[in-house]
Amino acid sequence: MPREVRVRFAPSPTGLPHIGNIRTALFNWLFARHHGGKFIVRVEDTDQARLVPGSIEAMLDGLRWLNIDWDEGPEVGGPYGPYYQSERLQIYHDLAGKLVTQGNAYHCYCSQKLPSQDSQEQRDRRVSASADCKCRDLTPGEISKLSKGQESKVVRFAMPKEGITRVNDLIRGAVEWRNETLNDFIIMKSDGFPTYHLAVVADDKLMEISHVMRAEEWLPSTPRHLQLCEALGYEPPKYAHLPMIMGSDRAKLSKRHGATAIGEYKDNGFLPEALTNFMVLLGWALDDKTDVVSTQTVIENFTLDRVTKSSAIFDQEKLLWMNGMYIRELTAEQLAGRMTPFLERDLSEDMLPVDQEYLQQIAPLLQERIKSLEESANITSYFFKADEEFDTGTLVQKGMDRDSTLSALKAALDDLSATDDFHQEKLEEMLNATGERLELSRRQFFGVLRTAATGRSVSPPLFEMLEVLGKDRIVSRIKNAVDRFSAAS
RNA sequence: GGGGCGUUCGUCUAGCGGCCCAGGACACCGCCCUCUCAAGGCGGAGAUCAGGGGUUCAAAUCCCCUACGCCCUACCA
Repeated sequence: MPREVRVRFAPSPTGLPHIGNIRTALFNWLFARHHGGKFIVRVEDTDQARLVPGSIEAMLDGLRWLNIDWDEGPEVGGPYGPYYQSERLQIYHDLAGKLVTQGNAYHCYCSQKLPSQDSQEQRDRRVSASADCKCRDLTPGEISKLSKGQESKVVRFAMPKEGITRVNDLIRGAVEWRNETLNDFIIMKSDGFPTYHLAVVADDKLMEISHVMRAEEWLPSTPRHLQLCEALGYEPPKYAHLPMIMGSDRAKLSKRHGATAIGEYKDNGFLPEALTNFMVLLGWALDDKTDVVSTQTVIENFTLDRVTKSSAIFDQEKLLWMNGMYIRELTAEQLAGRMTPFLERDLSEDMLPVDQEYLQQIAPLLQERIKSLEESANITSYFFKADEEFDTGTLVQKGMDRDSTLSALKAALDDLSATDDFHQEKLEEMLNATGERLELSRRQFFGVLRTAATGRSVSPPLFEMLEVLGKDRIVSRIKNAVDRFSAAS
């Protein structure tokens, strides 16, 4: 009988949640939901030096924003807790002791060498610092001399010197390493904390994790984990190494490639459902033609045999396109709601607060014209306040002169002042006739009005817009345009 | 230096021996629609399937070699 699927996302609180980490979380979550299993969040805070306060909260916020819920972990607890490794130190300590007793690990008395302290030669040759360690073969006499009665807290795992370690990766297939190429890595640090390797193996076992799905960069450390399992008598979990996400230059995605933190995408006006859909496509595909796909459909079809092996470049352009697709699927009410925080953030004081009913009328006019919520304020500002500064010279359309422009404005002003029916069909009917009478093309006449009403040469279709703006705003804006244009010489 | 993984249009990908002188999507170009801008529709350009050897009647698909890229090689994860 197959075990229950239990997968985990194991972030370390060392900085802002990176898009690559989030994608890993997403794939784990999709896998769990597909199999009706459990998705667990476990905090790997074993590096006290690099701990960044607030990063776990940011990570959890990111998951919540994307609607990725976890069954066990921070805030929700669970039967396998605690879910912070810093609260599980005794477990690792005991395990390390057991390994030493069994002869699978040994205390190390070498002085600590940071990468930056490596000699030039070492950096050039890229020789592992651990290769120099001779503590494995220390005699009891040498140990007591080195330890000065104080046993070192640093413990290294004693890698078998011969043999092969194999893994059958669910995405990559069979992979194997000659044990002689593997070094004696550290499992307990001098501060009493375990390294990732020990903690991850211990907790994956204790939390009964069935599948370890993580980024490909972890593949090289898999034989260490397998050997650790072997020494501890654990049956290892299944492994699946996901392709990595790269920047446009094919290097590991980093800050200089643009936004990498999940929070930035939220602030930049992306819809969580669009980001999710986009991330899913980075390494997974439903078929040969589907791009826009609901999370529900992905869950139903999410299998590892459809996960790509090669790394993917994060294409901001396609993400933007997808965001536009999702924006267009929103109802007017939903879009208005999503835009509101951005308007409150970016609109000037005097345009706030935003009237929701009015905004819901505006929203449909912009829906297919924005690709990101970030554009909200810029594209709607004239609905809230007239631009009285625009260059009146732009009122004059191609093939027109000052006089024809001025008379066009006056004619429209007469028409619009005289009617109270601002339904777009009526307005179009009326102004069409007036335009013809003035012998202006629709492009010319409507262009003048567009500019007078918005101060811009680009806007949603004129009549839909005029209906939403309403008589008061329109009449006053055209009057203003006439005045300013007349005054200008 | 060592170890490992990867390689299909610029990018994301479909493809798991014949349906492929390779399909879809983004971006790009053109046309249509049209009051501007979009959206949408239609069409185009774009991949000697990294290169070379095999296996096979038949290979993008299987095997081997090479090249290139990436990852790991910390008392970081």
